[in-house]
Amino acid sequence: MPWDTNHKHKSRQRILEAAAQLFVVRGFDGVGIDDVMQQANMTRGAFYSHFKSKSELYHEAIPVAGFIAKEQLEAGCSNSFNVLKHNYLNQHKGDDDTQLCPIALLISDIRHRDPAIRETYEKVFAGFVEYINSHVNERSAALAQAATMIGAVALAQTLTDESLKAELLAACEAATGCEQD
Amino acid sequence: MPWDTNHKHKSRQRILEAAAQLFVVRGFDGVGIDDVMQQANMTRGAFYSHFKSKSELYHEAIPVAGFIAKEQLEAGCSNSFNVLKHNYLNQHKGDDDTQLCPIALLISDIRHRDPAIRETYEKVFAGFVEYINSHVNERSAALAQAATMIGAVALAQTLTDESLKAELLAACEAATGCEQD
DNA sequence: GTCTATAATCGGATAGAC
DNA sequence: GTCTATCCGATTATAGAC
Repeated sequence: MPWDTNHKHKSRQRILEAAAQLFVVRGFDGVGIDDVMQQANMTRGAFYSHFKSKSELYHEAIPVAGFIAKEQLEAGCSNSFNVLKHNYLNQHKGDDDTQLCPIALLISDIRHRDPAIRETYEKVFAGFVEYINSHVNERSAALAQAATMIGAVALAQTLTDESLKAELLAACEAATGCEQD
Repeated sequence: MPWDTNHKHKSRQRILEAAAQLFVVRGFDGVGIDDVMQQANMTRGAFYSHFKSKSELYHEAIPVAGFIAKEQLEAGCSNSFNVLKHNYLNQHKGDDDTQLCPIALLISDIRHRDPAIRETYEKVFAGFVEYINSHVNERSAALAQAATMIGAVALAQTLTDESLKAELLAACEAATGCEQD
């Protein structure tokens, strides 16, 4: 690969990773091109030689965010499914550079975006359900557990009362727990 | 009450109800003062004799939206708790003028707002949990059911695949079902 | 209290130099 | 490819007439 092509690819990747992190934390409207490019160590003008629009960036950032979140979740624990669920529910306690779950954090952001974006989000969600299903071996239970865990994480992000937050997460862990590993 | 005071009160109420509906459907950033005032049959200039800012309006609109949603939910069904849960999960199928649940639809919008707004949202959520708790009589189960139902409705709003949406809602209904009425 | 008109700002997107 | 500078539309908020 020629040097400048490689350079372009790396720049694009930096933009994408910055976007994945920022969009998940602040939502589509909370992030400007400036913010993303600053975090990627470039200026706004350079953005448009990599992406057509902010929408396109968001579209591509969602699976990147999903991939990074899954990687970090699996790195932080053993192979036990119950431990994994516990870590998922407590993801907000992780390091500052932890990539939170885009399914939960963008859940009411996605509805306002265009159909292509929604379909991409839907695929990430479907992968999440499949992952649970591979452990519980019952699709209906997997769907309900997915809703519970995603709902719990999304709600936890809204709550200011720490004891209520802890109570909610513990309740959801208990309600979805006790599969064999 | 003097006529003009009553008139002011009615105008304020119209603004509040328009805001409750629009914010829940489109989120904070998706709604302009213009949109709200147009739906309330006024123009933008009049807004600021009723509210200090868009943020203040949003703050006040959340409990209004919660109240209207609860009213409509209870009107549409018998006293059975299982029927109520079914109707909650299928609220998107209601009339066009149905007020959807602000807890579910604003779930990832709230995090970006100021603390006063988050606390108000939290109180509406706490009321939701209390309501469930009065039927299941076990707080941990009530919290988990709340997360499942809210998560399910929020997810359903994101999905474009109708069969996946139906499958998800049915799974969550089954998982939270079977309390005595 | 409600209107029209306007100020002020912010952010997405483009142009052109290097 | 990346930069600086700029355009442009949208939107919050205010001013002043009625």
